[in-house]
Amino acid sequence: MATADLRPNRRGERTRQTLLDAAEKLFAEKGFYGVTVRAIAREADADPALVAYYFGGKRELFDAVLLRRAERLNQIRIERLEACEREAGPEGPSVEDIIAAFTEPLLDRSENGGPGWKSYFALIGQITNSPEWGAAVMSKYFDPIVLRFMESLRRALPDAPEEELFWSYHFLSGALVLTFAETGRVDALSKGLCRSTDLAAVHKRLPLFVGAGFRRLAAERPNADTQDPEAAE
Amino acid sequence: MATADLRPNRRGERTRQTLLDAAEKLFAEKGFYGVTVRAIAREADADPALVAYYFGGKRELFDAVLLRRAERLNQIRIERLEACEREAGPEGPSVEDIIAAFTEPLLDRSENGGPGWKSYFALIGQITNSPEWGAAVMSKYFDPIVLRFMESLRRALPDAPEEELFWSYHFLSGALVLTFAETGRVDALSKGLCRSTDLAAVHKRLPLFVGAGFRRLAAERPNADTQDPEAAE
DNA sequence: GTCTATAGCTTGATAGAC
DNA sequence: GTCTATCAAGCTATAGAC
Repeated sequence: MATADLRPNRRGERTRQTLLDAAEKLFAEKGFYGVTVRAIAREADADPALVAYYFGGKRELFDAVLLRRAERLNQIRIERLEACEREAGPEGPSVEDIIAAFTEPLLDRSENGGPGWKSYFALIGQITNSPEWGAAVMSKYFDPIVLRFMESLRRALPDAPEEELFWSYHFLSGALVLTFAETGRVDALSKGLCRSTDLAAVHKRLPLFVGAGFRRLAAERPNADTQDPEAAE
Repeated sequence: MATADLRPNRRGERTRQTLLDAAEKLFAEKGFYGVTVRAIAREADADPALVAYYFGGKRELFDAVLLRRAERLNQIRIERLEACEREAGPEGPSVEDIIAAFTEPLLDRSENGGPGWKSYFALIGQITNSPEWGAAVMSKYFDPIVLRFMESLRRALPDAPEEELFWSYHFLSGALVLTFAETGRVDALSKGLCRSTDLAAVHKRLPLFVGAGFRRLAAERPNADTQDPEAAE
């Protein structure tokens, strides 16, 4: 099969990317079903028929949007994680260091990568919490990197039961993807004191917050749930 | 204006509730745009025209779905929070107690309230992370109860800077609503060791995890960000 | 590679019979 | 209260001109 010509100034490749950009933006705002092929084409200043030409259909365009940045992102993240481990002393990086290595590339791309990355993460935030796409899509693109990260955490918390690590990651994941969504909820709630666009604020706090949570759950005895369950609740 | 007759066996009220149930289930699965009025009517075994008759239109039906349980839920939550404060010693409830009082009614309704409640929370999970509805809808229904909860936390952590409390709540909120979504992601990631339907597991861990996070951020000096920002990151 | 034109459905909403 | 019938609009997808 012929290799695709990805030179961005090739006429077709440019159009293809423009469609991806438009789709990324609109899917992030209103989800898969909230956007029409026509709206995407209008946003991209292209013809609706080109969606079929380049991607096959709407669903395939959606997949292409997700795939485009996932590869680059996972590459950045694995490098960041390895650097973190390399720079740590012989006892390895701390929980907080590992979490920062996990979240920082995402928050950094969202903040400094331009509007495309911002939309991409907002889309990830929606998909993660969707019963329809949540498990399949996220596992497909991100399970390998997450498991790599879990390995590192296992070394930093050698006494932590496995389940506690997975539940801790679950909580981390929820906190992180709500941040991506940048809905403005925290702005309204705090009457402007906190702004959901202020990713630097999250970057400063999330590793500390989540690190403390990991440590707390890691301190649980493995069989704590076999002890007499108290009446309360 | 005439008061609505809400006796559930009145012919019309029964139909209305059936439509709400069907809409709740389908909206939770595929979001607002992923569901058609016809699909809802089919699920409810009712006529599509009745959506307009009872609610005015699709959007109003969506709002009615959200409103229906929000009122009862907030009532349960305020009672639970007040009980928690009443039962605490003179120094007031701990952070963990307050967080348990905040999350327990939700996890309890999702687990023991039947499929309607389960769908409701899954829908909340999606809406929370949606740029389109996230701020407006959630603030409308839940800001008062959250602010009441924040008040209690402020007493438990008197030295905590306000921003730290709001960001901590943001992280809690993210962890909680991802739990509601029950996407099965943690099941795949942990190869079955953890199940996203196991809300008891979350109920046991979330207050500890989040409590530790609150305490960690509360310990930050208010002006920690005015100190020399290190080169790294 | 891009566009026009259009096929073939489905959509949300409503008018009006019962 | 419920249903049938139907509307205008919008949908995805595609065949084929350029």
